[in-house]
Amino acid sequence: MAGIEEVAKLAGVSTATVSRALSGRGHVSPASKAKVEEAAALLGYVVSSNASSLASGRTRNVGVVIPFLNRWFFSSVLEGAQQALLRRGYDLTLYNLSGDGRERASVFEHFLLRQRVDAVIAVSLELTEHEVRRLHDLGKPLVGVGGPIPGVRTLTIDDVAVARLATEHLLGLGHRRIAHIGGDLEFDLDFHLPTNRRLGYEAAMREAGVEVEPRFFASADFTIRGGYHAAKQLLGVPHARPTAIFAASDEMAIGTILAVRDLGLSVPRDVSVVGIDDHDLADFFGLTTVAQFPRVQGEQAVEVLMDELEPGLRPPEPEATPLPYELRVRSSTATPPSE
Amino acid sequence: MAGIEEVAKLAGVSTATVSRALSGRGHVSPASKAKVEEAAALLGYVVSSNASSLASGRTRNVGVVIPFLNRWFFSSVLEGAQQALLRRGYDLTLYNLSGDGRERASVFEHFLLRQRVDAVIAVSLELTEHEVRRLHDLGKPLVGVGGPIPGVRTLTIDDVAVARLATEHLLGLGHRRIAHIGGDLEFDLDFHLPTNRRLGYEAAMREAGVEVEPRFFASADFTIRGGYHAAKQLLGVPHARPTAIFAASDEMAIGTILAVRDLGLSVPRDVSVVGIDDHDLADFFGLTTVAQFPRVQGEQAVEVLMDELEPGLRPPEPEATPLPYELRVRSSTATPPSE
DNA sequence: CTGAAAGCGCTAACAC
DNA sequence: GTGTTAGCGCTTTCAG
Repeated sequence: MAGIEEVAKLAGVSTATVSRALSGRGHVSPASKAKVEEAAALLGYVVSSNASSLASGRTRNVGVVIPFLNRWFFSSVLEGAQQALLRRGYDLTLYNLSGDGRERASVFEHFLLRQRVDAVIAVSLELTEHEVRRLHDLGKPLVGVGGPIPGVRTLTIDDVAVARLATEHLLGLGHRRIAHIGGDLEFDLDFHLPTNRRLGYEAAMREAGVEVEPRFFASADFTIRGGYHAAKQLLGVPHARPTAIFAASDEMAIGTILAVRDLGLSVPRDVSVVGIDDHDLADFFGLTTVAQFPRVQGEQAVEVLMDELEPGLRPPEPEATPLPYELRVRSSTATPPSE
Repeated sequence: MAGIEEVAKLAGVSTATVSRALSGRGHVSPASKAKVEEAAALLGYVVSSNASSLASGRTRNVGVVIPFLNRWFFSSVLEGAQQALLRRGYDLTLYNLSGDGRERASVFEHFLLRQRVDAVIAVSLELTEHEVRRLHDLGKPLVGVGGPIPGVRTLTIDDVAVARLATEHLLGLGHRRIAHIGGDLEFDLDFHLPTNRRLGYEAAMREAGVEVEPRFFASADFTIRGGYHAAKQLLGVPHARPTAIFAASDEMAIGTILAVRDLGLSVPRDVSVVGIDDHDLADFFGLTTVAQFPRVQGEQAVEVLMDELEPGLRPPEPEATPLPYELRVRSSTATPPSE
């Protein structure tokens, strides 16, 4: 393993110049820079990140803490973050907090304390005040994605507004008996998305002067299967069944579509269905949905961190940046049946 | 940030003893050990991984290189690896090679060369001989999951045998017109799974004395949508349409089920469908499939690495360890229609 | 079983 | 613009 000294010798300069030339910090004459780069390439030299980190205090590594890997939203955020980091020469250390809660403490032991990372991205995870403070004391920037963390810069869509938009779309089509499939309460612990989406739904209903009926609400676990069963429940009533269902996620909406079919009904003739996400499968199922852009959220989280890590000129943005979303009308929604 | 020195002072021992007590390397009297641990806890001390790595040459970090994050197989492997590593106090640095191939070179620059990791897990990625050698020269253990890498310990199911099993299941039910949805050729570049599964299918057919008809083959991209379109193609012929379809993945099999329904046919009455994976959704769709266990594959990959990283007593296993798989019969397969 | 001390390979003042 | 040099915080011989 060639070291910096050998490169310096070969290039005919000092190790300090090599370091400067290769890291871009401080000024180096173009001539020296060229020599250094040539020498480094020749020897296949690359800095030892450990030595560099130890000496500089920077690791060029950010930690991503995330509760699921196998769900569309989460893997998309992760993908976006990974790519943005890679582009900037940063590594991504992954902490998947699925499984028991014991892991969580362990993770904080691990990497907060081992100083492996320069910054942390917390996805849909509500950190305790203690955890936040601990990071803060260490001077590690922290940014949240998808779940508001008190006192922390967070990227998240406005769940209330998104749900309202979806509901208003159905109301606009003339629907009045609109049911909602929300998230199980357990999903509300760490990120209040289920509650917020339900609030948006109820607000839109009330504003339109439509009563919110408890029998038009069901909860599920954000999966296709969960949505399927919830929808069957909602549609099972013989009379005055809902003419539309707004599901809090596309996967549940897809489950709903499958349930409608299995009930011998047709989407959108008998029942309109709308979701949230614009999941990979939404287009395939012709699902009308409110799109959000998790990849972009991951990328943007990285950008925010970079502003703090490598201070540029951009003005710091407000604490909770609202993210874009967009209604995508496909073939799962239509005017209600005329009865 | 408390350092090792402060801990040593508080515990009344030398830094060397603190190091030994906390790392478990070398012998320390129980008494000292207790004192050190108490002092460390009191000060909230945790070793700096950089300093430790620099001095010891070990990073307690492994790199995982993986082409997709948003596919069931891959996120499951990742999850398994992550958990197994966490348990052992290792970090996982993620390198997602989706996107352009440029990234790939960059990744090798990054972490091979920055010596960030002690070992590498390559998931469904065929490394070049050069890449393998480079890692080897650096003394970094490398283990593959899901795609055979020449000269490298690899965990993978026997794709030929798995496909044969799925096909034999259909043959055993009396099917003769069995179509196969395989992977696009582009997927074959990095891991030969599509080809191998097709070979297994053909072998089973021939052994049963059934001719393999080209019109009974279609390829897709391993997605539900891809499977759907491929299945429509296969089932579109007016006469002598296949009575069974074996898809090379569950997602394609699910697409097939949806296509069958849309064609006004019924699974399994008109068409039997079998897949490979035992995807989360397989049970929901009543899909008969050959289950594989990607989480376990991820965990096992870690185990293999640990044997090399922290040599224990276990005998090294053969280069290509066959992994378990298992036919799970559900409601998507039945005897063929009697015509 | 424990301590002293020499680095691990780089970066960042500081001088020039 | 470039060289000199003192660490970064730990691990690990080597003595004892």
